[in-house]
Amino acid sequence: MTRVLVVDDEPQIVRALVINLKARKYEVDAAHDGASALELAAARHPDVVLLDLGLPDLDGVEVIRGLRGWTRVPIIVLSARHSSDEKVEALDAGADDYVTKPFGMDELLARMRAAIRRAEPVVGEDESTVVTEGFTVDLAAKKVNRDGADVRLTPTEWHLLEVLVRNAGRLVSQTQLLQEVWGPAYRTETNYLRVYLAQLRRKLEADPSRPRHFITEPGMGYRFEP
Amino acid sequence: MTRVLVVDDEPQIVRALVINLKARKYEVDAAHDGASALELAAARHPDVVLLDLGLPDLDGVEVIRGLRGWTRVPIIVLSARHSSDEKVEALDAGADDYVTKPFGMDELLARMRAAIRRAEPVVGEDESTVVTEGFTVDLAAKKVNRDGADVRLTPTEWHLLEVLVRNAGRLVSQTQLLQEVWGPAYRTETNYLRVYLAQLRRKLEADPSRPRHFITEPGMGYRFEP
DNA sequence: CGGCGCCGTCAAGAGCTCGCTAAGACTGGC
DNA sequence: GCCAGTCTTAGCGAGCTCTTGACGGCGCCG
Repeated sequence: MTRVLVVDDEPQIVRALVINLKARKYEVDAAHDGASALELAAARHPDVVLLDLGLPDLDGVEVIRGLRGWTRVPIIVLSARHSSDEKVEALDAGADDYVTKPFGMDELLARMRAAIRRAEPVVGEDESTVVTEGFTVDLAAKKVNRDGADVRLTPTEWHLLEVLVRNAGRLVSQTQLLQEVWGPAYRTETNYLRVYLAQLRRKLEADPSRPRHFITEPGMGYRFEP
Repeated sequence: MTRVLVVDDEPQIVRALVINLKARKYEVDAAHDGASALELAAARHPDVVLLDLGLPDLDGVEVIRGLRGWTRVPIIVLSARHSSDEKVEALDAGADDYVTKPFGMDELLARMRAAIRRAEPVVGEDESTVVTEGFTVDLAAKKVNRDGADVRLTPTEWHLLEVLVRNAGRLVSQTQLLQEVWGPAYRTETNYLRVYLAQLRRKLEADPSRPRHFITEPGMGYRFEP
């Protein structure tokens, strides 16, 4: 499911956007200021960001720079200001598109689709394969190879593996894993993690009872070691 | 040097754009109708296309489709029409941005920079024919050959095949396939995929019940293996 | 030493997705 | 207005995945 981060300080606009997006089967997060926008973007990894420029705490352009520091997620700026300078500044700071209010929902959705479509292939081109002694993970092709043969993973297994591999070497908390793979409502279902970690280890570890790559940090979370 | 293709049938607009772009050290080609636009794009491989929708010969959307058949070059549409439908249609056909006339040159340049910046990490590829043990796909000629004879595909079958072949080896999600072949409104009609994948397999696989090239990844999508 | 929390393992039913088929709706050409 | 080819839609069985609960082992702490 495609995830959208809506950033705007006017509640009624946020509400309108959220309702429209959810009706079209997007998953939506909302932030009402720049700080929480950056936080949410880091936590949820949205596929596209809709950003209002007139935020109470940070200048909108600062938010763009903050995001561009670590991600290429498409950013579509929503703004009431028509001034050409504003547009140029936002676009050069790293925004992908600039829509002036008031805008038609159809147009915004089309621009979102265009932005997401463009971003898709890019996702796959940044160091997309991870290699360990026992197996190889190709994030772009969504393939796992072990001893020359492809390993079949179920969607949930793959999703879990993806999150761990993207954070290779780092500890990922149980809450974070559950939230990314199963969604915010499952943050306490640690059962799932135990079951699926076991399956991943069975499929990928040389000795599943002695994991070398999928390491448990008791009481904290899991870590993938290349 | 960055190369720009300007497509517009009004000479004075073309002249204004050409002068402005050349002053900023862009290399500029110009076309005044759709046919020569497609020709020039193929011959010169521009880094970005500025496309007016009101052309004398082809509909602008046709030009977009023509380009998208073989390239991902950024396309910025310039149009005097403000209608939301036009924008949606152009964007969904594959345009990257839509600017309504009259526009500020600064803004257009900023949007060009944004479009080019996004396109940068493109890795060169132009393999227009793909060969497998059982059959051959010629993307440029839109032909499929099997055992020496051409295979007839319906438009929808071809479109689906094209998307899969373009992403050879990579997994393509159901949502992505539906969106590319049938359009954004059909993202949940997984029925269509099942029907058309079956037809493709029947026409191209040696043993349709045991596909070797059109592989299903349950719950995730489909993958074409050369 | 005993209790408690956390983790790994197993198994089974529910629920979903896929492949397949076939018939109706639609389109463009004649 | 008819016809052939194409697209849309529906329903079914088979197979697989997800979910869920229960149990035992291990280490930590009182």
